[in-house]
Amino acid sequence: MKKRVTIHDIARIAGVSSATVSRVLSKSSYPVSSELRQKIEQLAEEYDYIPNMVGKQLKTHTNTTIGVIVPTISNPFYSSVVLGIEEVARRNNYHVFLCNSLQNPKQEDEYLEKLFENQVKGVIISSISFNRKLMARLIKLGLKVIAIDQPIDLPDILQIKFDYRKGGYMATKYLADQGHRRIAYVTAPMDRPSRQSIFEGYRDALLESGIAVEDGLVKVSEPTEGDETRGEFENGKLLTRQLLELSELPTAIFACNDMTAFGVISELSAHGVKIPEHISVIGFDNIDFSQMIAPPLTTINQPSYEMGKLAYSMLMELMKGGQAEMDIVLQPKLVERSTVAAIK
Amino acid sequence: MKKRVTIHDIARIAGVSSATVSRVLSKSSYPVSSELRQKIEQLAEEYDYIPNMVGKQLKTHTNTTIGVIVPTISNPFYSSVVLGIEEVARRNNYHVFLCNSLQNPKQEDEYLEKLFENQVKGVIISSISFNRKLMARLIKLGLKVIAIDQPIDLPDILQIKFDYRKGGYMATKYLADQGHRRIAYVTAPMDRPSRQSIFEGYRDALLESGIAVEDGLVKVSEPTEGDETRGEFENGKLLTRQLLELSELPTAIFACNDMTAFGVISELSAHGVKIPEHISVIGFDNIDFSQMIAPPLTTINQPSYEMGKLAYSMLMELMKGGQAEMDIVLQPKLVERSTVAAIK
DNA sequence: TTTATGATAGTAATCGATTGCAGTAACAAT
DNA sequence: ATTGTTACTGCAATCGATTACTATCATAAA
Repeated sequence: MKKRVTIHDIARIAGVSSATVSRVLSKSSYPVSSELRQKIEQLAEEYDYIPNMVGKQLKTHTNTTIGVIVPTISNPFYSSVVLGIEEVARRNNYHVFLCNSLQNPKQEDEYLEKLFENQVKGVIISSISFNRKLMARLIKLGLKVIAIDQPIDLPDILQIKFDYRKGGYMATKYLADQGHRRIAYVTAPMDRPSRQSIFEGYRDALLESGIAVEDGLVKVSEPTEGDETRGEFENGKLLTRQLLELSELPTAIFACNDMTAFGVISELSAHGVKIPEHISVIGFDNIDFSQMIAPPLTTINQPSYEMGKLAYSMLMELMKGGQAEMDIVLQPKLVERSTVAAIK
Repeated sequence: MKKRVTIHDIARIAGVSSATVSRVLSKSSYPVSSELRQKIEQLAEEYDYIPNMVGKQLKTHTNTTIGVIVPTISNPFYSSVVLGIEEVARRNNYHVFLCNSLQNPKQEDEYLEKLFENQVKGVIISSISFNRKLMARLIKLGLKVIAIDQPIDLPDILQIKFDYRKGGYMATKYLADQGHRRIAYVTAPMDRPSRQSIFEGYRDALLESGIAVEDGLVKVSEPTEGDETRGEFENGKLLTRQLLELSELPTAIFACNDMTAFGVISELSAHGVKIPEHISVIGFDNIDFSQMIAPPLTTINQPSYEMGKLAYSMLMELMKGGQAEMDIVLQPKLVERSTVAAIK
């Protein structure tokens, strides 16, 4: 582990002051004779000089890193969001510090604090159960925060929301319009606001279509530990099994997200139920995989990649001190594919 | 943007020197009277003191960050690797700096250099086409590197390999043992060593089973731009379409990875071909999704999560100056599910 | 009583880079 | 000849923390 070459080493070798070297190598507009400039550049090259950003950061209080905290990138929805953020960040010479909270509130706090200690000035977070006190404290200390997907009701946090309720409404209404009357709703635990909203949309649509909400058709899973993505799939299977025990089967199943819908489809197939001939299925999220299964899943689109890009832009705006005082609500869109059939 | 509280502020308020504050707050074993200790801790709490790691890092030349460069986390294989790395890193109070190279060599170089500038001491990388010169230079300067998945033939780089050839062999042999004689191989461009190896395994198995390698049954796609994950799915579809035009159809299709296999299945289904009754399909990777589709995919397991955990451990070993002079080769395993049927 | 010892606390240098301020030399303007 | 201006270049402080070294004082050992 040899000592790295510093600006002082180059200065010494070139017989100039480190100030001059800094001026050349940091490409400042400060005038330096082209003679010295060339000499220094050559020496830097020759001696494999690579600047130490830590020194620079300490002095200038600037950095080009933002933090991103999501439940888990094993969920394609979030990995798509992260990719969107990174794409724009890269173009602006920014870096992403990625953190998977794994639905663990303590983990979330730890990451948040670590990021702050490392002088990160801005964070994009999809927070399940945030720590009000910590968050408020960091914000008071100057941290800029964009909340995506899951709302955080604290001042000075910008939100990128998604109209889950309308999404739930659209999916359900679509099924009703296709003639379905017995529409089941299969969902992960409703501890998150987003899931609560989807359910409300479901209810709205049923009511509007003159269909009573039947408790037996609404299946809610227990909270699970560990890998959320895998858990949702399993939950879809489990709840579908319960549904299949009903004396009168539903003709359509609405799942709270695509992953759960995959579970539903998997279980139905295993029981020989044809989709969509016997039972229709609709999902939520429109992750990439939803078009890769057979038959391709009809679902509600949530623009994850765009959400990521937007979040980055808003964060930059905030960090530049801009008055980005507006929350944004993204709109759902129905993506018709092949898992929903009309009822004659 | 108020100025943050520093160790000196606390020292001034407490009427002690910053040295003492540092000793208390960094929990060093240096003795400080419990009286002062308590006072300082209380003050730190009261004034919301949060240490500045940049200062610490500059002085101590230590940090707790490692870099991870993968093609893209939208590929579940890599997101699983990353999750594995992060899991162990977290337990050791380390952080992950994530970079998606998006199969772009220039991007890869930029990230590598940025990481080094930020004083990252260790990197785990799955490199498509690495820059020999840059990599060698950084290693000479003390960077520790673990290559996963894709080999890098440079000294001082530790490798975690996977026996792709054996995997390709196992998949093909399995099909042959089930009575298949017309076994197609569908693959992304063979520019990566890994893919080349799988093909060799395919060939080995055919030869061993007394089956001639038929050019018409080996379909190789063109290199694609952009989102690799999505591209592989589309390639699977495209190549399958070509296969279906053959006068004599294959009875089994072996895809170079699960994503491609999904494309194969999707296209077959669209043409009304039943899986596995008409045509058997086998994948490669065993990503989580492979068990979530209907019917669940028979495939070759590549232990991505473990690979991540292992990579982290080896990197730490290297960084501690340990003599982890051994490359590791992970072994494939056949995962039997429902997309392969025996031929009578 | 004197000296050795240990517990505490402070001084000041240091990490690598930036930058305000000052100094110098050359040349132009008066 | 004097002053002003421009173009460089260097000095030294600074960012926030750590730490080797020194200083002080109380207590124990001789």
